[in-house]
Amino acid sequence: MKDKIKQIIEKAMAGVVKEIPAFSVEIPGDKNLGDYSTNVALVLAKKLNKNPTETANLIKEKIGENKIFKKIEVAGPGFINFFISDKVFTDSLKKIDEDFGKGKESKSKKIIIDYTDPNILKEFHIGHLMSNAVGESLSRIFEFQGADVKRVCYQSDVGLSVAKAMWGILQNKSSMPEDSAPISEKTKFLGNAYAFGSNMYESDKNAQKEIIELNKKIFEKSDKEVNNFYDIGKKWSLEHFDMLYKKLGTKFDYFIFESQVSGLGKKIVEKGLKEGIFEKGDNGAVIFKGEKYGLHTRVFINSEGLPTYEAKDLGLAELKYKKYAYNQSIIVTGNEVNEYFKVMLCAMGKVLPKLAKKTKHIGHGMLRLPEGKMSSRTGKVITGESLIEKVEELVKEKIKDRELSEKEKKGITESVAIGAVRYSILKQSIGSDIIYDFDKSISFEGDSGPYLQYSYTRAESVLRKAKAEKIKPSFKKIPDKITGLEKAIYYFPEIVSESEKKCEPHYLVLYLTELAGIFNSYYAKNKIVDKKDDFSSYKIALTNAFATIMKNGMWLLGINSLEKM
RNA sequence: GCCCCCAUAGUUCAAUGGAUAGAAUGCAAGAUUGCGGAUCUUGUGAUAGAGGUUCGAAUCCUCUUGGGGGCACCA
Repeated sequence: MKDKIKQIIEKAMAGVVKEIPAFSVEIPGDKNLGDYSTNVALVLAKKLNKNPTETANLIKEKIGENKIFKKIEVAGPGFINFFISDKVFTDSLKKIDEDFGKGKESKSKKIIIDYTDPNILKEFHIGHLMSNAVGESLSRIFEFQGADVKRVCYQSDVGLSVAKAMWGILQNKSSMPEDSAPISEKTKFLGNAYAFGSNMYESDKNAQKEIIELNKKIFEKSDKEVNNFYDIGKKWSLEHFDMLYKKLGTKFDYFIFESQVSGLGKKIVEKGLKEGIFEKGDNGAVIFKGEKYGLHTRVFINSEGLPTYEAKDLGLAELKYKKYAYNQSIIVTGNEVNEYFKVMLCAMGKVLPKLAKKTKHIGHGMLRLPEGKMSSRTGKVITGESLIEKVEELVKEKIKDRELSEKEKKGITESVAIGAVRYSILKQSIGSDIIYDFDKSISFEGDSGPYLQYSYTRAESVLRKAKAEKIKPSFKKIPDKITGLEKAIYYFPEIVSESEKKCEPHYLVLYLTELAGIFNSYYAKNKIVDKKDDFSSYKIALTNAFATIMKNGMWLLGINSLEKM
């Protein structure tokens, strides 16, 4: 509808002014101001140096009558507000099916998106959970708009932190669990090994030296014993991650390891060194002087001759393109590496200019705890699972007296817990930090994942009752006056499109929360299933439309919709 | 020291330079003869400070204060 209104305005003004400067059509926050609103008169009046209200009235006059508008008003400093006729809303309701809101705007787009990215031999911590929530939701939104999306998980399997963990493993190999031990036990062992290695690296010079040597051995695969333990550790890590991805509902198309791209990256940097893009630094390291571009210097190949993360990222871009000729590459990470990515992308712009143009980095906020920054090094870390488990405990407590089978309870507990966590991550704009308060995240009051799930479940329950009473949904008999619910439902496709354009799932979260509230309010004021009511069929059809939108909307956020909870 | 990001009700978050700054939670009061009370209704309360640009600033610019992140061989 936004585009349609824009066209109507442009058409109406075609013979009147030469050119209309860029203007916007919006859904106003205050619904009393209309269903859509535009600032075109303000923009135009400024350009022509005219009175905004007079300009607005002129435009209104030029638009004239149009059956899609119930009313057009000029208000405030010169806004033009459009009130859409009820028929537009009710006609749209009739078309709602499970494909409602799916766009075609991105049909030709081939997007590769890189997220989650845990490091083997280290915990899957809450930061990875955040990256997963953001990346998965964006992937689903892109797909919903018609794009062809490939999901990539880029995992570190070499480098200093892996060496630290490996050193820890080798030091504690006598207490290593059997391969047949539960995944949780093996994961715990790996976590402890990393914390130990990391602490010793900081505090013990001898250990530090050994770890640096070990790093080289791992990279070169030159030591049989090391290789053996490395393979076991890697296998355990991946088993563990697989289990988590299943639970989270993410299916990656490509798993790429750092070791696969280090050679490629090194070659790219060496080529760039010859071309003068990179320089030799103090100890023979190959560096990129970011200062030339208002950034800072970073090392791409260290003095040991090993490629750093920077070089590997260049190799990664090329490998991804080989696997899938994308026209857009999105990388989701924590925002602590924002400046790193600026430098890396700047260097990429020189050495792989075509790919750099297609690459976009999205830095999500950090998760902070009241007591300070978490760190896997000090062991003060909340792992992804421990967070989900903690929430699951509370859900379990809440539904323990419900008449549900144990199997149903288990499924509900998991879906509600993951929904609660996902919602609290996605409800705010991507870049800002989340102050994680356990009590609030697991409180299901107000805006929360469970609130969305509950509203949907309630609607489903109503629909079940309607079926039992044999009242069929129908839009044949439509009431004279429509409510906010019909309008709210109508906006869904535009909100999804907005979320996609801005790469911001939180628009969708806010919308769904509002929609659920409007439905709950409607539910409180109307008896939906009522044989004596002529409009019952309409109300049931409306409830059905609401349920369809909620289901699709929640899916886009990675939140499961439940028949019962 | 240099660079980047941020500062909005008690709290957690919204608001392409636009209209009376929205929600949720908290607190206070109320609602179930009717389909799930994990609900609904009403009230309460905020742009860190000082300048500037603009018809119009939470938003843009400058300074101040207070937080967070980064700054050569970690990722």
